[in-house]
Amino acid sequence: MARSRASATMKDVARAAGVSLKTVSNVVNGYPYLSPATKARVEEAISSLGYRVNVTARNLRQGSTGLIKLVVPELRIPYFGELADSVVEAAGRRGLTVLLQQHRYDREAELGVLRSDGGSQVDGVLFSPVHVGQADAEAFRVDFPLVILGESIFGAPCDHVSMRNIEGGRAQVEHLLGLGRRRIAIIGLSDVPDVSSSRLRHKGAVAALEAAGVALDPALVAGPGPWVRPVGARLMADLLDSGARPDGVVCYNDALALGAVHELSRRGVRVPDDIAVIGFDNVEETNYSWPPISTIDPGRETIAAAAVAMLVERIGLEQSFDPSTGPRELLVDFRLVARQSTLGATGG
Amino acid sequence: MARSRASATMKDVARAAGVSLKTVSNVVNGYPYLSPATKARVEEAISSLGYRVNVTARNLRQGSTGLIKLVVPELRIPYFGELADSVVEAAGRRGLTVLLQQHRYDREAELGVLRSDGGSQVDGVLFSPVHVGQADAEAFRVDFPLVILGESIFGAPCDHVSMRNIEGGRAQVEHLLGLGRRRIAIIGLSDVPDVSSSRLRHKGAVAALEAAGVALDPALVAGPGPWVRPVGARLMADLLDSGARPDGVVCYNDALALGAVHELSRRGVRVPDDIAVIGFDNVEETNYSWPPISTIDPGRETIAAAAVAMLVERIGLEQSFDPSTGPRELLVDFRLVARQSTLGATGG
DNA sequence: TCGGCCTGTTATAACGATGTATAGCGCGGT
DNA sequence: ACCGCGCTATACATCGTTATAACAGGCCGA
Repeated sequence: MARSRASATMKDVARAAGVSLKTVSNVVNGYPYLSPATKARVEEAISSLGYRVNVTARNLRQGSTGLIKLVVPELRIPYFGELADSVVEAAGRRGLTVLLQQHRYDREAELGVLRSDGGSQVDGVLFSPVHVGQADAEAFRVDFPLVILGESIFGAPCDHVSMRNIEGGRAQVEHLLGLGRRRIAIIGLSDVPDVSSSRLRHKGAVAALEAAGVALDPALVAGPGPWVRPVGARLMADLLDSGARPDGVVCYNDALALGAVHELSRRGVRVPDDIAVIGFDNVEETNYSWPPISTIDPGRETIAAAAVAMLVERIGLEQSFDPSTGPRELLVDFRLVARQSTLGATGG
Repeated sequence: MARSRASATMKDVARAAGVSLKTVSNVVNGYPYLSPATKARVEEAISSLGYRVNVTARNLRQGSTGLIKLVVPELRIPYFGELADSVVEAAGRRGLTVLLQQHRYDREAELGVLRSDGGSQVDGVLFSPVHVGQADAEAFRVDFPLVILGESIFGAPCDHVSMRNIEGGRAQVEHLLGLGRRRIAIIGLSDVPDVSSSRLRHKGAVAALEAAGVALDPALVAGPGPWVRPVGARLMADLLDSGARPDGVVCYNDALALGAVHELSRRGVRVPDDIAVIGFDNVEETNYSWPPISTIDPGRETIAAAAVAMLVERIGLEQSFDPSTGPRELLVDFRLVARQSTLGATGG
């Protein structure tokens, strides 16, 4: 009680219990060969001194911290909030704690993650890049355990977990085509080649249009900008103002779709009667939007759990894993969730 | 290059540069009295060995970690995603990193935070409790720096940052009354006394009704359950199914309001023509909902920045702060944001 | 010329835990 | 009796850093 902030150490406990330092350590760590009497005496001393192990010292000695870092664009984006939720959950199940960093779409900040001291304060890193991509593949050759989350970087020298972006984009378009839509607009095509989610989803979308013999009108493709609601609203507005009259809109993520639907509602355009809209990510918000928005469910929980599992293997916490294993890629299956923004009232 | 995972230590650098250990430390930490020649030699050795300081060892020696823990219910709730975003941002500005924990409304998990080793792996804790409240005030007497976020616990033995919940609840009701609504329903009244946000907002709401001489119909008060969208939808449905015909609904947070508006839209009830709805928190989603939802903006960024600032003071990073200062309470000002869910088309 | 101050560098002791090696004890088998 | 083994507890080294004290040399003023 005397020292308020500076808590007791094992040494203090040892002295109080009249045993050696190591015996206290043994009690704390559940070492089996302890006489009940000693154990009781030490536990008594521990609780009377309010002792708690110093995790930092333990970490130093053991060479690991039990911490992993999650780097995302920003948590206020619903998808990343939900993803962080799942990652924290999955990490917790394995006894790991998550430390957070945001890069806010800043390329330098993203590169900094790869150059960082990543390995010294944390055991490994989960990274959702946006502007660092294919062209920077070599930058992903780092000397700490790293798993890329969400982006597909071919030939990257590290593990990554992603989803079938091409097939997802194709499914979006096929869904609209299947409902008889032909003048299909696209929102979310990036103007820089690094943003692989955008490129891949677009690749699938274009393929689906071609396969159906439907021409993609360049005037119906709306472009660059971060994938957030206001951008979705603005791009939708620009399309309509330019005189375009699509009957279906494919948005490469849900935030864009939510912005687009908002803009359509604001103008009194009926969804889906006049224009059907489909998003991508299946954030909870799409289900409570009005109308509820059709979307691609990428299996967020599965992605998070798989990424944490891969990272745990790389960190070396799984004896069964061969550390010389080369970079792995895991593509998680998706699912199309059809709601009223494409199906209409019959679907709700 | 020989040792891939096990990185070089200061000792290795010292040997390579032909200087003492402490000199390397001095270079790393920018100690001024160093000959340029020595400094250059050490820096050369550092980069050729790819040396990076071991933050854990530094932390042990210095007795602090540069880490703070943020405990929230769950990140997939938009408000907490946005709050975490702001906290990470504010912490980053002060050189602190945020570590995340979720309690998922589990009372035991919440109490665990207060009993935890909070102080040993992190320098301090920011905590958003839900089910630990007034009755547990003494449990907040912990021996590590702690700032309560969002809840008001009177006489709590630790700092807290909150908003004027009573005045906020009053403002919600006054806004609806001012628009001529009289049959006002309430969604989000907790059935347990611990959830102070609910109690306080309700207190303000009741006061506003009384001041206006409007009776609160008990049949129009919908209750318990976590403050998430599906609960808002269900409570709204229950109200309507019970035959209640309110002309205005006060929701004690935005998730409830979003669920309620969703349910109303689903049933074809016009918002606000038939029923006006107002929420609380001003999450971005309310602005992109259709119709956009009126709400109370609690000043999330301000709250986050203030909480981090208070915590930094408690941790002792500010020399100007007197550590014997008693528990402090900071109430951040709010702002009513009127949108179409109460104003109608004229507001949009 | 001497004591004191500044500069540049070092040896050594912490920080608080865990791993290794080992010592004492009692016990059963030969 | 003696050896060897299992149980209990210990002393000491160690993880990689930073703080402290001290040292040698040069320069200053008295």
